[in-house]
Amino acid sequence: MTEEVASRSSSVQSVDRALDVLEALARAGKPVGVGELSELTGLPQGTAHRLLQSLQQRGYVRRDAARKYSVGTSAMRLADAAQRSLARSSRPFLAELVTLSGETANLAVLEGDDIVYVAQVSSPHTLRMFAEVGRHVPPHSTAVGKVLLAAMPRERALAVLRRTGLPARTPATITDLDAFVAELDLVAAQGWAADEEEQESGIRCVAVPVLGSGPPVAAMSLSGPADRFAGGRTEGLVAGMQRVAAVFAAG
Amino acid sequence: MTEEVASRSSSVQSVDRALDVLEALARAGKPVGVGELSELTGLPQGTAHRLLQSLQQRGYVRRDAARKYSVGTSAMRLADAAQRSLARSSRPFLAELVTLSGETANLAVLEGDDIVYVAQVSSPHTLRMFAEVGRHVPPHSTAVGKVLLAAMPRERALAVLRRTGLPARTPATITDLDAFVAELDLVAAQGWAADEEEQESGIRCVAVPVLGSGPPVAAMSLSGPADRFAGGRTEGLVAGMQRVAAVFAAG
DNA sequence: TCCGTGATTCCACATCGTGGAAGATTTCTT
DNA sequence: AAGAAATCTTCCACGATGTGGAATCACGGA
Repeated sequence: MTEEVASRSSSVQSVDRALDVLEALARAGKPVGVGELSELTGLPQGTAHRLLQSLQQRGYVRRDAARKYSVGTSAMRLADAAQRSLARSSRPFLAELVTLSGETANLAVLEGDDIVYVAQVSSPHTLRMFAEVGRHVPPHSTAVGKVLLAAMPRERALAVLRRTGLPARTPATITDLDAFVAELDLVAAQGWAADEEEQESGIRCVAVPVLGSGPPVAAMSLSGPADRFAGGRTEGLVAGMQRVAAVFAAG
Repeated sequence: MTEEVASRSSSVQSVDRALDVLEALARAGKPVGVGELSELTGLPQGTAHRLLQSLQQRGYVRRDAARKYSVGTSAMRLADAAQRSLARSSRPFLAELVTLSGETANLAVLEGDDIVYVAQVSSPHTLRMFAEVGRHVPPHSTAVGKVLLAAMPRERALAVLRRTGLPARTPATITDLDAFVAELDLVAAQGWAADEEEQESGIRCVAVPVLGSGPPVAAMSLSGPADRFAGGRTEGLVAGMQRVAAVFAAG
């Protein structure tokens, strides 16, 4: 009866299915009933129902008055831990990037509609930080933001941009939506993004996604003064960054 | 061999245990090895290891170079969905609070160190909103922030306050740490919090936690002009708010 | 290099989850 | 309102799936 083989090594069936359920709910983006969920996941209704029960008891799933289910708040507690752990465990890799480049390395995630810097290792010869850990910035003016927006379904990226707008942070900030969408296409195609003094004058930035299972939730960046951090160096750095990001993602 | 009986109704054992594993990792706050995790959860090592494998394959758990495990980034994707769902499904309840009070109702969560308003239903006779949805504000100057800080382990609340500081938003903002800790004690004891023009002059606010399984991650508040929204009304409102919050939490 | 600690794998067993189908609800129709 | 349709929930005998004690293996320290 096993239609799909677990891609590799062992995995506990019911756990895997419970995660399928959660992810289906997350993807649906609206409350769904047992029947619909059973179709979305390919699970028999009875099974889907039982898994929902288990998840609901722990607060990972909510059931509304119409008996439709959606992702519950317990997930938020886990996300908090995930973010801390991400910040902690990325530091050695960020440090490696600093060694590689001599510039400041950051790890950022998209939280709601903002980019949040969760970790940073600063360059030895940086006098001033341009973004502190914990800082929230709009996604369109940063390299990490471009990387994460480019990786999500275009429709969702546009929804984010609609909410945040494209405020100018510097004269170089891309404030035209069509131009920005073109930029996203470029970023999606090449797999990395640049920020050419678009967030802060005199600061350049390059970012790559941290690719794990599913769409990326984090991106690594290097940033430094525009005069030092210029042109030709970029290509070489990107390769190194992708390597480090891949090793980090692989764990 | 069943030492603990599931408090009520059915639940899938391996799913329950997988959630135990995730929550233990979240609680630990640092990477832990299989052995330690097995102690934390009471699961045999082999079992703990197998569950970790399943979770890791899906990105809900990370394994670092030292084979220590922590919560993975997939949890963040779920949290995003959870927040949207929370915003959506709370609206009817917020509306009920508006009907009950005539004032503006909000739902807020703690995201990182900030309070974020995720949903709002505004009072019919409000000319101006004092907090828009999506807005980030420091926790110490809001009723919702007090409620959520009061509910977390005091040590963690203090860590948050250390990072955010206690900046004055108005002359009434509590800027003294000892005074604020006393306020948290009060809030924890009475189960609700007030904001007496501490976030914005002329605006009062009352908040109650949304209690689900585990510590609350969200709080509901009512806010309005200080002159209209005063003194004696508070007690009556709090009871109603707690009722609505309980119904909402119960699903 | 040689231990010791702790992570991983193994496998016979039986527990636990499974899913089809029956039984309740709720919701839509007439 | 009453019936019908759709959907959710519960049930239970079966056996596939997960279990966990013990053996093996990998790492890191001395």
